[in-house]
Amino acid sequence: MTRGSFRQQVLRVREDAIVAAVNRLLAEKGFEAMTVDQVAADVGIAKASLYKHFTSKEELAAAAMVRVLDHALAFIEQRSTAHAGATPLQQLKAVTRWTMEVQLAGEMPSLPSQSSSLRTALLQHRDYLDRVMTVSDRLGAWIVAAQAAGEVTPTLPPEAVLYTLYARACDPVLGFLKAGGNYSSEQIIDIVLTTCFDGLSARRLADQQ
Amino acid sequence: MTRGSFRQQVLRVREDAIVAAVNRLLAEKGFEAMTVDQVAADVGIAKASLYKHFTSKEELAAAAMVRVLDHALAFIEQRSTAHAGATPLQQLKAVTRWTMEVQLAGEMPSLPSQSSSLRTALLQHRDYLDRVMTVSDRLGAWIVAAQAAGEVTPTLPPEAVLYTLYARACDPVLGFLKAGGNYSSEQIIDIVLTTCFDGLSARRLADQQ
DNA sequence: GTCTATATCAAGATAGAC
DNA sequence: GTCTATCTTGATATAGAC
Repeated sequence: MTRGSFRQQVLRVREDAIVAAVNRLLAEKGFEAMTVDQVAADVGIAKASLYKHFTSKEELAAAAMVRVLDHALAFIEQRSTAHAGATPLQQLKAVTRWTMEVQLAGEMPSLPSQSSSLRTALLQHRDYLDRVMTVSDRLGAWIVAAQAAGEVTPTLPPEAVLYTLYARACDPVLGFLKAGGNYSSEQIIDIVLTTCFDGLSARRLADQQ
Repeated sequence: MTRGSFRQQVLRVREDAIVAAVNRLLAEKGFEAMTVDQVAADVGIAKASLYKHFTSKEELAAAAMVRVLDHALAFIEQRSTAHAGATPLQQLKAVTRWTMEVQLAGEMPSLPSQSSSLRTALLQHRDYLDRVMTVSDRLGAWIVAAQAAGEVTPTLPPEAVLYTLYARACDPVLGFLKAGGNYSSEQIIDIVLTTCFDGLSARRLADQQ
């Protein structure tokens, strides 16, 4: 296991701290509202030092996205092995639940879905695109399998299902319900998970699994 | 019908043009990315003139929100009278479909759901809060009625249903599917409406209305 | 109320010493 | 690589003439 010299390890740890701070700030305020000064202050180093590690604010955000996507991929891997017997639908629900837990924990970076400087930067970021495609492939396989098994509505385009699950990671409903203060995090997740997979319309008892 | 002097009507028309431009820019780029210079250029007046009508960028956004909420309220009123025979669930679906149509038409202003200068400004904006509460009351009545009639899952908190419907107005899935280019606007709306009310999990034939 | 011109400031990014 | 100090830009908001 090659982990470089001691000096490199120190740098690695520092960069991890930076990305963790970026991750939290992105989750709390979003990309536009987050300032590089805040990141530097949060890590406890000078702003100029930040720019020795990351060349731009967009690079910072991209690193945070790579981090969370790696975590997602690790979760997917773990489900694939430790819960190999689960149905595809159960796997999809598990991943969706995980993303909601991350969001409620204040650790899900939220990016503007609309066009901005960040969007164009991310579309040229190989590490980021690579992770997005990998995660999408894994989820896509579960989606197709779930539809083949009759667990997920087969008439829905798989990409629509994929986008819908991605959207749950930044669903504002979670924050609204949390702000309301009437429900615990677990209850909130159960509620949103139910609306996502079972819909708002009432189902008959026989259909509730 | 008191509509003021001719001079006041001219001003009114100009302000309508301003708000319409703000509305479109907010839908296209969001609040942070929209600049007051763009608004002024779009309307064809000087930036300083804008500030004679609206005292801040936040006021501009609030005016756009009031506008779209008034449109929503008009739609709700029209459904209540012209389609008085519809079930509550049908009414909720109709309103949700309308919000999606507005978004796909590029006329739904999108605001940051997270804390920002805008959020605090909106929470002190009487006209805006008034509209939000009115719309929420109307939708809330339909939600409760739909649950009582067994059309909407009765175990869901009504506020969760309300938030879920509000969230559809800014659902990024619509934009993703449109960017994919594989589906028409009508198909996209049908897809998202289905996932919203019927969920991702497969339903039995008897449950599909 | 409309304009041109300008004040003001926040924030991304960099210079240069150590 | 880290720091302090500075540059630069873009954007909100305003001054003041007409």
